[in-house]
Amino acid sequence: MPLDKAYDPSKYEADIYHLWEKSGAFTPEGNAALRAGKGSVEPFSIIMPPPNANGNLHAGHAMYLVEDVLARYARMQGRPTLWLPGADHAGIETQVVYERVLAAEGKSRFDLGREPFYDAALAFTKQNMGNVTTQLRSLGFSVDWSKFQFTLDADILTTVYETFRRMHADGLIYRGARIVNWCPHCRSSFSDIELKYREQLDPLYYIKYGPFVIATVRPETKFGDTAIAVNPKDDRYNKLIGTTIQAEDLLGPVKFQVIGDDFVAPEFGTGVVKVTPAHDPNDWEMGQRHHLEVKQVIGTDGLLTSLAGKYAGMTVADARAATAHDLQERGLMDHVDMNYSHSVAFHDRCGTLIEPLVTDQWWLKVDKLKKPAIAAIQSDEIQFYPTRFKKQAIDWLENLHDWNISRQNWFGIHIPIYYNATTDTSLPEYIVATDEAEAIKTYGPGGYEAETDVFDTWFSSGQWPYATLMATGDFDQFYPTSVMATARDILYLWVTRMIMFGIYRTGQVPFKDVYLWGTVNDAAGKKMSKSKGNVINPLEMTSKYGTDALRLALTIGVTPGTGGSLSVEKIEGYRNFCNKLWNVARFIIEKLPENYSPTAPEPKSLADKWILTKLAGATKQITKDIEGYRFSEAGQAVYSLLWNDFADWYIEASKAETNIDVLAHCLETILKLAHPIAPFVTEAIWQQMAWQKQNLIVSAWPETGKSYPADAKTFQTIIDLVSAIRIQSIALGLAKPKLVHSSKELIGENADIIQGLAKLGSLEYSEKGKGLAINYAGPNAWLDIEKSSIDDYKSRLQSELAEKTAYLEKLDKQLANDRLPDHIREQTMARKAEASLIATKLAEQIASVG
RNA sequence: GGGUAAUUAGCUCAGCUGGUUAGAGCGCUUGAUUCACAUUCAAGAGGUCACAGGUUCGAAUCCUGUAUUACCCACCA
Repeated sequence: MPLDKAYDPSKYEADIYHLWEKSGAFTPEGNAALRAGKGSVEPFSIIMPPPNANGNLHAGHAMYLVEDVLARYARMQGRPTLWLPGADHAGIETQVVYERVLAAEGKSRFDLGREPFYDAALAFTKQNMGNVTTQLRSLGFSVDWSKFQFTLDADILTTVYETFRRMHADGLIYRGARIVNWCPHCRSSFSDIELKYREQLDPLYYIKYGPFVIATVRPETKFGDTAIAVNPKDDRYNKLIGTTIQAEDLLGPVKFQVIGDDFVAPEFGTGVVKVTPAHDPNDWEMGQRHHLEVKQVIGTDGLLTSLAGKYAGMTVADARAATAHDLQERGLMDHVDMNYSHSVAFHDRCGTLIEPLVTDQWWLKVDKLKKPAIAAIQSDEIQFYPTRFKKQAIDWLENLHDWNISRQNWFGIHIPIYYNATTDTSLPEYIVATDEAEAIKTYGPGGYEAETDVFDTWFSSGQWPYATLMATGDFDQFYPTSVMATARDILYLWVTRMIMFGIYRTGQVPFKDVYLWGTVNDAAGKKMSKSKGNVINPLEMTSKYGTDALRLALTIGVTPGTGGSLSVEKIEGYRNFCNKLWNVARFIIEKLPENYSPTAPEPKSLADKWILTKLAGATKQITKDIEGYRFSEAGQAVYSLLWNDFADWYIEASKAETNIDVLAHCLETILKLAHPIAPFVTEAIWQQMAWQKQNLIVSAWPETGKSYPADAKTFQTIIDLVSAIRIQSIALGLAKPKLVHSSKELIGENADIIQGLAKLGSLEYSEKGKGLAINYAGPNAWLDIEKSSIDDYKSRLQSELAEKTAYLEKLDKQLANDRLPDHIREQTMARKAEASLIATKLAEQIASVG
């Protein structure tokens, strides 16, 4: 069946993916044939960063192609290869999304209650999960679907609970009241890295407190003030340290102790600070240092508590306006600065203003966990690509404080704790237990109360590499994994945590390499965002231009660690590349006899040797590039091998002199080299090669073949000759000119090829030249044209000669340097020889024109 | 405030350990259509490699400083 004139991805992709999956190629055993007789081969494994089960894949997820490239490459090398997929329940994110669904029905999570809400959100998530997996398939990802894991699967939970149990037994877990970042909407605490800061303008109120004037943006928290602080070095106030001041306030007279603390900056505001330990992280610290009372005036619902007197029940915003107004009215407001700009924390998932609050939380001591993690990174047991992230990871870990692992949202993994609900105080206050049966053993039926808090998402996902492999039974063979490839913005949130957990739980690092990519930007290099309207939907692109086109666009021109920029034009360009590959294949396949079976390619012509040399060089380079995570270079090498070398020169030359074995061999090798990046079009073509017995996906990665440097160089001279003829005939407007030459060997023997490539009318051998000399570094050749037309060309010849002369001077200057290393000298000499040959020809030609 | 990176053609970007007459794709200009591909072919224009110093026989590449941009972290009564 003849191939279509153009490659239509939509016609092939689904079938090919199905073919791969059905063949078992995605499983570690799928490429077993490649290992036959190879002895022990090192396994290769990657755990996919689990995408949100409720979401849609965006351009960032398309970067998983990096993992696919590595997996496909490893597979073709015969390594038992496991790329394990999964999906994340994405606790708070899903909760926010599902609450919106409920809101559309006019309900809130409180209408359902905790357990029913969890069940409904879980069902909702599982229902959506198929969407994400379909999308992962459409990107061509060669994951082992039989190993798919979901973060709430029972086996995963077992491992997460066991880790918690061990940490508790090791004394790493404790419960304590601390100031945390509280989201009043989610009614949960969050870690610092889950916040987003925004710069905003707020009034800065200068309020009177007895003898002091104090600057604050938050007058509504004043009912929680338990001290006044000044800097001990501030001579204006330091004599008051230790005294108690009396002040008029909104709810009547108040008394405050004056404390001295270095935190206070004398130059800011008035140099006096009101201390509210319950609602400000810095004040909390000061409160700890000075043993101050903690008075909570804002509740977990975001409303003021009864301590706020008549302001109780107001929202923070309302209370701020009311207190400011009343302070003004009572003459307690000194003045207001309306131009005060500061940054304010919001919850990154729901966008609600964060309230610092003191609540009871579960904490993980990190000191013992971070030390071996830092050591593993420091010693390069784990290597970062690019390397600069090594330092960032270490810095972050070094500054890491105890981690608040509890959250109060409803959709998450419950912390396996049961509290004593009996009156028997001899029983432990709480126990670690994963089910009620265990609690009953300690407290008796009904004598316990389950913890309602859930784990921070990253507490469980930090265990993903070993939790998944333990669940699938692949731990022994595939842990530690080969590489973790993910977005650089979760370096701190996820990567560092996986390292800590991995070493704690398994005694080994979870992965040997970390490869990080940046955010995918738009065509102008700007971040994609819905509000800017510059978002490129990867699935739209794959259905329009083919998956391979998108994958190539995200590979070539994208450097590790930085975000590439993606545009429709770029994708279009690589769609064209796929089509080029398709047509090259079409040309070759149509040339082959019906029952072609390949034999080892026997190079006959210079062109054969040239392309085999190019092929060998590219194979070597692409192999090295993939192994060094230089995917852009690998992609570029494939691109130019196919287009600039194979299609532009070899195939054109083959029209004059055909060696079908070399053609078939080159095509086969190029398909293999391109396959990890562009799997579909390469497999689609491969399937058209009747003699192939297995699928491309499990074919052997090419060995670097034989090179013929001398012959390749000779053919390069032919290429130079052809290029020079083209340039000169275009400049002179010649159609099918005649070439006169004095080289029986090089030009005479390759006359057909040269004639075809350079579109010559004819070639003629002659000892003596005539017409216009071809301007290249090779045997003499001339375009047979009238002397008068050369006259017009003279000025161009002169400028070219001037250019060559300048170049030669530059080379001479370099050669005059006696400290020049030998290999550079050699190189420079060769360049000089070439340039002076051309210069001589030019000079002679100019002289002959007169 | 601290850190990390970037600054190369009109645009988006390569350029790994210093030695190429500085590259690619897109865009632009000119020409080409029986003979795999117009999703094509041939050719062309276009760059003081941000700036200033320094190291070196030699710097887009290494060092220092400056400017601009982006991102990350911390803090902001």
